Amino acid sequence: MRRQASIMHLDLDAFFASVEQRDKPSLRGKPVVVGGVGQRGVVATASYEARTYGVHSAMPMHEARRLCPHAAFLAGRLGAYRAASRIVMGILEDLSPLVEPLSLDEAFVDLATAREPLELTDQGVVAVAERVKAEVAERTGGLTCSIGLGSSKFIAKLASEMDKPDGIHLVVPGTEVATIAPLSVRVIPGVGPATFDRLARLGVATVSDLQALSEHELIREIGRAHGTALHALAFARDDREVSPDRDRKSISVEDTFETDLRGRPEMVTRIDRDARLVAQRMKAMGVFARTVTLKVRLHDFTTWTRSRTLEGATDSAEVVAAEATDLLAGLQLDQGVRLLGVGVSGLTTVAQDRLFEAREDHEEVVPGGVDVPAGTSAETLDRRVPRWLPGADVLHDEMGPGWIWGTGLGRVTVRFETAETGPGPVRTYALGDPALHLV
DNA sequence: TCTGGGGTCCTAGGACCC
DNA sequence: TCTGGGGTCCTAGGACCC
Repeated sequence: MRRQASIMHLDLDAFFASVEQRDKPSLRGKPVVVGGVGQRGVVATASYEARTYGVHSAMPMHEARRLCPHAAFLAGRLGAYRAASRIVMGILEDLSPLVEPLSLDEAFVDLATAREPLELTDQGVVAVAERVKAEVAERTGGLTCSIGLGSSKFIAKLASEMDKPDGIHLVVPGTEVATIAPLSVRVIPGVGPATFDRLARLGVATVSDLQALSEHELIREIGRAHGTALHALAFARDDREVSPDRDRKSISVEDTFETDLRGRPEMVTRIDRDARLVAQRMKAMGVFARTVTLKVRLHDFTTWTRSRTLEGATDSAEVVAAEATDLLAGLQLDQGVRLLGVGVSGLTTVAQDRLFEAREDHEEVVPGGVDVPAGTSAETLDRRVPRWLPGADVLHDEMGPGWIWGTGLGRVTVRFETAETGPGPVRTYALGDPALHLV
């Protein structure tokens, strides 16, 4: 544990929804829900206005519609989120070389390694946070964020949740244990629903309850790694470093279908497509993989994974697809399949199977591949095929830029406005109108 | 009309080797 | 022809995070 609050955690407030409200003036101050707009979609981000109706992330979309039917339900625009994220990460990187993005909207910064020496006093770090917030707002067109400051990652992250949205919170060094003691054990990273239940059965509800357990007891109850980590965090002991570039361990693509798949041929088609997307990303990153994993979710939500490790590493879509298809062959799928996924792991930067492969790469390598930090929920929204989904950007030959308000009955309704215009007019067109283009 | 998609890390058992 | 540990690799599943 450091003696100064030299770790900063930044969290953009209701990120996806805020970007939408920035670019769609008619939605400012209104409930906005970004997520999967299909039958089986879930909420990625809800604006604070929508949260007052009980809408929150990971909630099934149909439930969000029930709770807040008048909200705007948007499919999301990954490109816009990525652009805003890049600006924010750039601001942080100007501050310190040690920036660890956790997703598009979150990052740790080590202020002790700042490029310009900083005054790491309580007032000093708060002043830095104020500067960062001002710069984020200015350079992103008004996005707000919450900043936490503390002596470790755990404490800094906790701090950022304590004054949200649009806040700065410092946990004064020396007060960490007193700060966390009365809180629920759920605030400790790594305590999810399952661990929470197990701890509850031991009579543990708060962090101070947890402190009363010996490390030995904890390990016996929840396992070696988890027990050791939790015992340390209960006393705010956390010496994890801010680490900017962590190597990616796996790449995967998966899809939940609007209706369950029943025919094997169609499943194989989906696997081929997913394998191609995985191979594209491998090629863009210059990596090869030794292990191929197939993921299958059945109608009743039973989830299976089947994996196979190859002799040598590959980046070939055909090889990945063939292995995944082979793994599918051994499964009982009569009840129907709601999800299929293809993943690779055991990544290396050298190919080992190339000598043995028939060397014909008739795959198109897509230039400028994806570059999304690990763990982001944004991939959900990325299929890189422009589609007429609610929220998508369009351009009309006469009306100029706008966004899709809704589609149906062969028509598309567009609102013409941008971040700069203020609320704009609504027009409806036939789908396929030559004057209207997806951007 | 329940329950996304992209990740990370851990555990446990079996195979295999020394 | 009984019984060792220790280590590594692989597979499957589960918890957790954003």
